[in-house]
Amino acid sequence: MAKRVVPEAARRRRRPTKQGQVLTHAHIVETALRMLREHGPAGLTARRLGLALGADASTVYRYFRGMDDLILAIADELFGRAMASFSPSGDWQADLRELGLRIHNAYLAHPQAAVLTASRVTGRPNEVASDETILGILRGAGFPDADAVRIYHAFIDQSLAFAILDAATLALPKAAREADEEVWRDTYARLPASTHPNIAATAPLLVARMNDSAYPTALDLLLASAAAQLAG
Amino acid sequence: MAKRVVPEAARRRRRPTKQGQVLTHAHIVETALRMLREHGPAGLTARRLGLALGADASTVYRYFRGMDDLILAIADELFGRAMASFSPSGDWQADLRELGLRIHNAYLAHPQAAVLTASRVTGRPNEVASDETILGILRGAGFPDADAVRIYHAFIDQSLAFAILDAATLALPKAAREADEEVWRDTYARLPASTHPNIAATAPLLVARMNDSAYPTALDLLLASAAAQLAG
DNA sequence: TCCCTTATGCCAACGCCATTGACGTTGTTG
DNA sequence: CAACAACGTCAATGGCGTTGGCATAAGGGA
Repeated sequence: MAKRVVPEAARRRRRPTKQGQVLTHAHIVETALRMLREHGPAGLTARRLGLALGADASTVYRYFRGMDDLILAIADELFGRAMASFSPSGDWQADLRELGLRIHNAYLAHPQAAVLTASRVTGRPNEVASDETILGILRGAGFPDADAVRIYHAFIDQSLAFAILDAATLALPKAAREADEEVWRDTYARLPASTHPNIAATAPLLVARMNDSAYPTALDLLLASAAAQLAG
Repeated sequence: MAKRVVPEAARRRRRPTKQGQVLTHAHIVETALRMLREHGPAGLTARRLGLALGADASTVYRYFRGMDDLILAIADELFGRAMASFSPSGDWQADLRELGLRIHNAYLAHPQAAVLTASRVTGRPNEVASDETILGILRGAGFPDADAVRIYHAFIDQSLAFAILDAATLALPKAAREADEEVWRDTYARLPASTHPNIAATAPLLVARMNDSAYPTALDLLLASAAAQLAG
């Protein structure tokens, strides 16, 4: 099977699409993000992406090995946006907090992408750069290498997983959110207080879940705990 | 459109499949879980499920509205297993810890299901029962209702989200894990130490990510923080 | 300037998927 | 024993990702 996908750097020749568009990896990722925003995770398909690009669906395969490859590229793009123009201040807690919030925000801006990429490890440049930066911050803070790794895994990995999952659940399309909420209300409303004495407290829980991000709180908590490990 | 799906309670008549199987919701969910374990998330399709059941694919639609409905049923089944025969001891921190670990374990046993259900809210009986139980524990511990809700959202929701995500990432099929690891090693090995001075520390990070669950640590941390809120 | 190579876009097709409506059949109820 | 409704199956629909073959245009070499 001949390789159909050529790395970005080697590309020199470009032919415009029948509709005059000139394609690039970046343009395709951008378009895919727009489609995700407008039509949800299920709305991103090769055919529709081709249509949105003014190209044939199969053209996408000249740029990405397949839809999964594209999805990982999207994830890495968001990491890249989060890391863009970040420079450490020297205060490691503040720096890690800043990075966590940046990643959270990047995914909040594209929650549909969060749904697709949660629990994925891309190994792509921007994610690697993020790992590199965070490890550097931890080591710069005085953690021995082994501790830096342990703390990264125990706290930072979790924090980032939270951030992405939080975005996925918090910012679903409004229609779905309301549908979910309706399901919940119906379900809870039917339950007799005799068997479910705590049902009354769930209404504000629903509201909180729909509207408040718990991530910043958890981030601070995890960072404080990491700091305690350094002190101890 | 006539409703094709009848609630479990109303079912009375059963006809065996051409191959002699008698179907139930429980049996279908069980079979789906087995398929997930054996063939991964993408291996669970209506057709293959029908085949595994010794029935036509469309038969599944007599029991579930669609594949998504089935997936939510799977999620609720795992919640049910986690909550099975749980009874609070009266020590609220120990009880919440126990519940967190139970849910974590239930999803660890079916990581493929975790991949499918992460970031979903089912509103189904077992999940509702879990909410009910947890709220009861918090209120029983002396938290006013508003605090119970806030703590639930800030700590418990995150803990459970991470339990599921942790299962999803930690226990992927071995092949995929090794593939991922290989990708990572390749990626990192290529990076010059000049631009990535912390690369050396990533090898143990990979090992930790692949093998160690960070969830119990995070769970304790979140619970300790909740306890501090009660004291303060 | 012209040609040749090759990346690229397009077309058509494959096999898979979820889902549905119609139909026959079976178990249950009265 | 008759009528009904639930159930399983069949066949079909429209969509999906993906691929091989083909036409074509861009860029380099002469």
